[in-house]
Amino acid sequence: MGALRTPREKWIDEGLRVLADGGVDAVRVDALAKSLGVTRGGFYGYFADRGALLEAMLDAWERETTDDVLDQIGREGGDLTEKAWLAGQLTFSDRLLPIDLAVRDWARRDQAVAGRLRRVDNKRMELLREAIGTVCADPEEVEARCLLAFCGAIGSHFLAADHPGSTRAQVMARACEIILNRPPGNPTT
Amino acid sequence: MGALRTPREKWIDEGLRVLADGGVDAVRVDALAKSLGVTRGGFYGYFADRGALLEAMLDAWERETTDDVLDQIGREGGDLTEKAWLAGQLTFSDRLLPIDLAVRDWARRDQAVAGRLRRVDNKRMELLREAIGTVCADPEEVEARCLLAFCGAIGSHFLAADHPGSTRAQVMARACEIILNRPPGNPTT
DNA sequence: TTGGGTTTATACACAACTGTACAACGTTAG
DNA sequence: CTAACGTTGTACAGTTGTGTATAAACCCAA
Repeated sequence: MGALRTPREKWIDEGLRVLADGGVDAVRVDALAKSLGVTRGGFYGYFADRGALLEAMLDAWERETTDDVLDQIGREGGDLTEKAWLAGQLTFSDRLLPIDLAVRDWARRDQAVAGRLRRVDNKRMELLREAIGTVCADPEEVEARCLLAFCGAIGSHFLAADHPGSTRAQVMARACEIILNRPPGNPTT
Repeated sequence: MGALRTPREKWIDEGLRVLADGGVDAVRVDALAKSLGVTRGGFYGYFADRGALLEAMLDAWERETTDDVLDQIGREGGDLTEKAWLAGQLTFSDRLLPIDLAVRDWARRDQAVAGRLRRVDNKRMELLREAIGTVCADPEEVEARCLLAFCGAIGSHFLAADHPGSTRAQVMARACEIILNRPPGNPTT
C-alpha cells in the first residue's frame, strides 16, 4: 500500500485541537492542512467534505468523553463519590475541558450538536446523581445539588469575576462544601 | 443634510442581534447590510472597519448591561435582595442573555473582550455580594454562595442535561434555596 | 527492480467576504 | 428652486476558503 503520512485520525485530532481554541468556525480544511504540514490533497480521501470531518470530530469526542471515561472508572473506581470525582478529573482534563466548552457553545447554534451534548450530559448527570445520592436522601434535593455541581464545574469557566483576597479555586472549594452540605474545613482529595 | 436610512446605531443593534445567535464569526459586514436591506455603502462612513464595529458593539453592550441596569435599579429598587433579583431579571432578559452568552464564549479567545467581561462580571458580583451578605455573615461563605449563584445563572444555559420528572426551572428554584441557605418551600418573588 | 495501489501536491473554478473609490441619489437649508 | 452635503449603490481588486480533477510521489510486494 502507499504511504500514510496523515491518517484520518490526525485530521480529527487537529480538528479538535483547533475547535478547542478557536471554535467551530476556526475549523477550516486548509488551516488544518497547513498546521499538519500538508495540503488538502489527502483530506477528501477520508472525508466527503468539511461537514463529515465535524461529524467525525463529534464522534471521537463523544466516545472519548463518555465511554473511555466510564471504562477507566470501571477499572479503577472505589466508592461512588470517588468515581464521580475521578470522572470529573478525566472529563475536565486539560485536553478535554476546552473541547467541552467549545462544544457547549457550538450546541447553542446547532441542534444536532445539542442532541449529542444532551446524551453526554445526561450520562454525567447520572453519575453525579448516584454520588450525591449517597449524602442526601430527598431526590429533589439531590437533583438540585447535582445541577449546582454541574453548573459550577462548567459555569466557572465562563465567569470572569475576581474574588478579592482569594483564588477562584479556593472559593470553588468552599462552594463544593456547600453543595455537599458539609461544614467548612474538611479537606477533599 | 442627506437622508439617514441606516444610522450607526442600526448597524450596532443588528450586529448584536447576529452576535447573539451566530457568535462573533457570524458578524460580517455584508451579512448585516443584507439583513438591513442595504449595501455596505454607508457602513464605512461610520466605522473604519469590521473591528471598529465589534468595538462599538461591545461598548453598547457594556453600557446597556451595567450602567443602564444600575440606573434602573437605582430608580426602582427596594431592599438589597430585591435589587439583586431585579438586576438579574434585567441583565438576563430575552434580549441581553443571548448576547451575554455569546460574549462569554468570545472572551475565551480574545483578551480585550475578556477584560471587558471581567469589568462587567465584577460589577455584578459586587451587587450579589451585598445581597447575599444580608443572609450570611462569613465573608468566605458569602463569596462561595455568590459564585454558586452566578455559575448557576450562567452555567445553566450551557448544560443540556434533562431532569426526569421536573423542569430545569423547578430544579433551579430548589437550587436557589440551597444557595440562600433556606428550607424548601418558601416561595420567592 | 518493477508494478500496483494509495497518498499527496498542484491547478482550477467558484463562492464569500473585505475594504476602496466614485457616481447617483435624496434631503434640507438658504 | 437650487446647491450642498451626507448617505447609498455599484464596481473593483485582493484574500481566504471550498471542493474537484489529475498528475506526481511514495511504499510495499512480487
